[in-house]
Amino acid sequence: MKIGELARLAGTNVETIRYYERDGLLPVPARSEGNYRIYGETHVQRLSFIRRCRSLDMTLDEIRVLLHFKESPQENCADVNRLLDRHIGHVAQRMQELQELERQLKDLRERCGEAREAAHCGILDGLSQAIVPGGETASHVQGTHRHAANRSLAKGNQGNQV
Amino acid sequence: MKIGELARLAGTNVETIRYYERDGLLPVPARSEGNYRIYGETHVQRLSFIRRCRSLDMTLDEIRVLLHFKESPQENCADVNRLLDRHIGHVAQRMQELQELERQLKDLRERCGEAREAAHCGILDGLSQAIVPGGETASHVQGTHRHAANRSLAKGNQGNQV
DNA sequence: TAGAAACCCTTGAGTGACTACAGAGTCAAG
DNA sequence: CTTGACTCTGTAGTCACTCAAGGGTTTCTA
Ligand SMILES: [Zn+2]
Ligand SMILES: [Zn+2]
Ligand SMILES: [Zn+2]
Ligand SMILES: [Zn+2]
Repeated sequence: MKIGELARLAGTNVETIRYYERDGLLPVPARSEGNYRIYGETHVQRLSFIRRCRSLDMTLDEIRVLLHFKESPQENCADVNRLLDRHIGHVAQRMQELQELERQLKDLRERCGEAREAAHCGILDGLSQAIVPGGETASHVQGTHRHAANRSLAKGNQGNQV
Repeated sequence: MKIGELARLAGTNVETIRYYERDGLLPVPARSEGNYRIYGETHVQRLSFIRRCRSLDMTLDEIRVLLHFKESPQENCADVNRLLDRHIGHVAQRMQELQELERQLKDLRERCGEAREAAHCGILDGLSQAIVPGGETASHVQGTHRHAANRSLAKGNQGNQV
């Protein structure tokens, strides 16, 4: 199959597939006479695995480790389990941060019940005061804004059935 | 004061200040004879405001809007309130996503109680199956991994008192 | 007063995980 | 034989910074 069909089957977009190839996550595929990439069932499996991991917010490096173990079935999976535990920790950590954020933001929001002159807006006032020195933890979980770039993951995962 | 002192006072690093200037968030400051940037109290205020907003995970574009209202005290602050409401929504949305993620990850984790051959690891198996087509929502809240780049925000905010 | 250390300058590249585009080539249907 | 859908490579852009090279300036100290 060509790249477009692989993309459809795995709920990915074509550029992402080429990106994964460049990045070493997908093996370099055979080429047709016309220089088109040619894929088989194994590629669908592997790409689907990657996308599933990505939908669980793993990094490509985390995924690389998992792929290694998929390809070395005789090795002990203790590292897989550890990786997952650590990643669950990453998610939990970020959730805590976001909870604290939500609390602060709601506090702030209450400072301006209804619209008035910006000069007396409780929100702007609140933002002008010192930060509560909340325990900043160093998780590797990212910020609060998902941009166009990331939305394709959600889009890609709709209606894919491997 | 010079850029280093501003950085100290606002809990930022120097490169970030120059970046904000390039990006139009901070006004172009006066220069000394030796071509050093010279700042005053207003810069400290403005930069602290920006950093406080960033610590609440707002985007620079969201912050630009807030800065506009800080500079137009006679305007009505309804947009400020709306912006904050929307941003609270961003955070809440991401928290829901992460809760769903955590659930899926914990399910997955239970599939491999203790280490064994990778060939029979319940986690790798689970990741090889179809995705639960969970309701993917299009928030703008980002992923699960915070990298070195972002950690400075936490670091920067420690012990700053404007 | 010399020289070292600390600070500052600009420019350009790198981060993660992609997306988007330009300009070209390939292929199947009508 | 043309149209249109698909594919190719290569490059640049996203966000909010961070880092480094290779210089200049200021300040402290011997
Ligand atoms: Zn992780
Ligand atoms: Zn208000
Ligand atoms: Zn927001
Ligand atoms: Zn296992």
